[in-house]
Amino acid sequence: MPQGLAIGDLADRTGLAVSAIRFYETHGIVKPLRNKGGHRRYGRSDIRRLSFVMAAQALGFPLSEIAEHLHALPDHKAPTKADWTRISTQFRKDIDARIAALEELRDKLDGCIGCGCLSLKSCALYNPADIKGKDGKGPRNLTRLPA
Amino acid sequence: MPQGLAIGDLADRTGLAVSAIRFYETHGIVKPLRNKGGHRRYGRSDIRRLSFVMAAQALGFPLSEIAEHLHALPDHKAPTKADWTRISTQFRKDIDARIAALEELRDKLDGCIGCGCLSLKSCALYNPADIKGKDGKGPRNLTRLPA
DNA sequence: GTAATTTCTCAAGTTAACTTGAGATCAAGG
DNA sequence: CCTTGATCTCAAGTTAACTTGAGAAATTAC
Repeated sequence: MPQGLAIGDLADRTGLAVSAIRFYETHGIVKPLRNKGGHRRYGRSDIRRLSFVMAAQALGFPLSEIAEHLHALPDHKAPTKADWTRISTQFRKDIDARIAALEELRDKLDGCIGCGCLSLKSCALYNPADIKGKDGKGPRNLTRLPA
Repeated sequence: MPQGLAIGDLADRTGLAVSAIRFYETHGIVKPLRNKGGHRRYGRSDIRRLSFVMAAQALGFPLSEIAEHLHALPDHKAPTKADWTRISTQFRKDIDARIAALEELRDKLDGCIGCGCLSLKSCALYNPADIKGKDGKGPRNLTRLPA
């Protein structure tokens, strides 16, 4: 009766690559224990952790932020219902904000379709202030909508 | 009376870096003409082109797809109202799809908050099939929600 | 007409998020 | 017990989207 899941099992359960799971570990997203031989052993709750990561990534959140969210969960004990509820609630807020931003853009675009983008002054797409996205070096992560 | 905008002017107008605009050129997003001295000269419509790029990027679309959209516009002639309307309309569809995907995820998450993620079988976050995102080498661009 | 900007090209560096490969060890089935 | 498959570590490669730097030529400003 092996203690916990092997990394390959976790990969199968989540659909992630084994290499990705190890990579996430270097970013503090999962913190598996080790067995006698040095192999990683995961708890069942890690499946949910990684599923959460995948969902958040699909929304465009960077790993660093996801990791922060997850810091609210206990490392090796199974998280309580309250733990997950707290995180899920915050996540929901982020989703709502994102939906709101998209709807705003959509509404502006509606005006744009009407005008055919020919009246520059009033065109939403023309106004760069609406889409600020410079705040770091390297590739700007524009996947996150302006708050 | 200089013919067209210099790259620096375009940078000022759009808020993009000069280097970024040159980079976009290598990806076929803008195709400036050259003056006697070999300097790039842009048309006014390139402001809108680039603004469109920024908006689409904020939504998480990869440059390659944005470039494809823009191929529907004429290279050196000012686009007609019909040209832009076609693109804007398509863009709007993409936004709607994205909003729908987010709303679906939000609804699932609502159920998840209720259950505290403790009943694995029925938890939306637990079901990896909901979030498929493997289709290439290199970093998986998970910024795009599943269609 | 000269100094200060801008722009040009091209190569190389950067960040995020992983993957791939090499060489070695651990684990599990027959 | 032995072989096959899973893991381990660590370094290096990959993609997207840009930025930075170097050296040179074109523009603009005074």
